[in-house]
Amino acid sequence: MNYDEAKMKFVSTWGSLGTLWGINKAMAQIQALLFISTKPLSMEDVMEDLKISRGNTSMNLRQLMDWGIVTKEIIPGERKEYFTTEKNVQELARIIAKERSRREIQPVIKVLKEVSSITDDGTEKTRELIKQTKALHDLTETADDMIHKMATQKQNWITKSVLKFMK
Amino acid sequence: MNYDEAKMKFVSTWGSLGTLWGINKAMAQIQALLFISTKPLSMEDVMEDLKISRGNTSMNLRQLMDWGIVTKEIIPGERKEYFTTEKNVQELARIIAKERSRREIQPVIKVLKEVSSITDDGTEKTRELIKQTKALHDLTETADDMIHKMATQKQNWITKSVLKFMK
DNA sequence: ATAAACTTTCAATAATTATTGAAAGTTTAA
DNA sequence: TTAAACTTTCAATAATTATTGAAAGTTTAT
Repeated sequence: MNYDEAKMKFVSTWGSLGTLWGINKAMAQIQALLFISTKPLSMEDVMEDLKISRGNTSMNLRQLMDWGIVTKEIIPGERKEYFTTEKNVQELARIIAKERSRREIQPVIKVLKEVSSITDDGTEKTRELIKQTKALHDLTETADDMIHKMATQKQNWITKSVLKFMK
Repeated sequence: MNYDEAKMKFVSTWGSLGTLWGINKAMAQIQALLFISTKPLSMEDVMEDLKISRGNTSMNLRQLMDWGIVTKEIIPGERKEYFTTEKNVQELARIIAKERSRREIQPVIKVLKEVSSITDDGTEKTRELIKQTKALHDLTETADDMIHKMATQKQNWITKSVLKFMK
C-alpha cells in the first residue's frame, strides 16, 4: 500500500465512521484530510482532493468550525482562506465529546427528567414509566457526567488513568 | 402531563436519540415502548401503538433481537409471539456498547492499523499520515478497551466507580 | 468606485434510507 | 391435510438527507 492508497483508505474510512460521532460523511472526510495534511489547505485544495462541490465544501467547513474542530488560517500575502484541524487526538476527542453532550445528551436528559416527574397516579403503568425513565435519567446523567469529567481533564486522561481504573 | 402524553414524549424522544447509539427511529421507538411496558407486547400491539406497518414492525423487532436487546416471549395458550426488552439499564448499556464496538469500532481499528503500517518512505506527508493514524489508532483502541472493560464489569460500574476515578 | 478573487447561500436535484403492504411463507390445531 | 392465525420478505414508494452549481454576497487591491 503506497501513500495515496493509504490516504484514500484513511479518509474514506474515517468518513464512514462519521455517523459514530454524529457528523456527516463529507464533514468527516474533510476533517480527515486536514488531519493528515502537513499544511493548511484552501477550499480549492479540499474540493479537488475529495471531488466535492464548492458549496458542499463551504458548508461543511463552516460546520467543522462551528464544532470548533477546524480553524481558519490566514496566510500572509494569500487571498484565499486556509484551514487546519486540531491535530492532537486527545483534544479532538475532548471537543467532540463536549459538543455531542451539549447538542444531544442534554436535551434528552431534560425530557427524561420531565417525564419521570409526572404525578404518580398509583397505576402500574404509570409507576413503570416513572421507574424506567428515572433509571434512564440516572444512567444518562452519569454517563454525561463522565464525558464532562473527561472533557475537562487537562492531561491525557485516557492513556494514563483508564486501565488502572478499570482494575 | 398525564400518562399518555408522558409516554408519547418518552417514546419519541428516545426514538430520535436512536442515532446517538446508531439505530434507526422505529427501532428505538419500539425498544422504548417495550421498555416502559408492564407486560410483553405482540406485534399487533406495537403496530397499533406506534402506528407503523406490520412489515416495519417485524423487521425492526428482528433487528432488536439481533442486537440482543429484545427477546421473544412465549405465552402459553397464545398463538401470537410476544416481545420484551431488557429492563435493566446497566445491562442495556452494556449490550449496546458491546455491539457497537463489534460492528463499528473494530473495523475502523483494523483500517487504522493497516494504514499506520505503510512503509515510511521518509517524505513529510507519509510521516504525517503514519503519525496521525497511529495516534488515532491508539486513541480508538484505548477507548474501545474502556468500553469493553465497562461491558464486562459485572457490577454497577457506572454509579460506583466513575466519579471517584475521575478525581 | 471598480473589478477581480474569493466565499456563501439556497433552490433544485440526486442519493440514501425508511416504510409500506400485499404476496409468500410458516406454524398450529383439528 | 386443510385452513386459520400469524410472521416474513421484498419490490415499490415515500421521506429524509446530502450535494450541486450558479447567483448573490464580500473582501481586497488599485
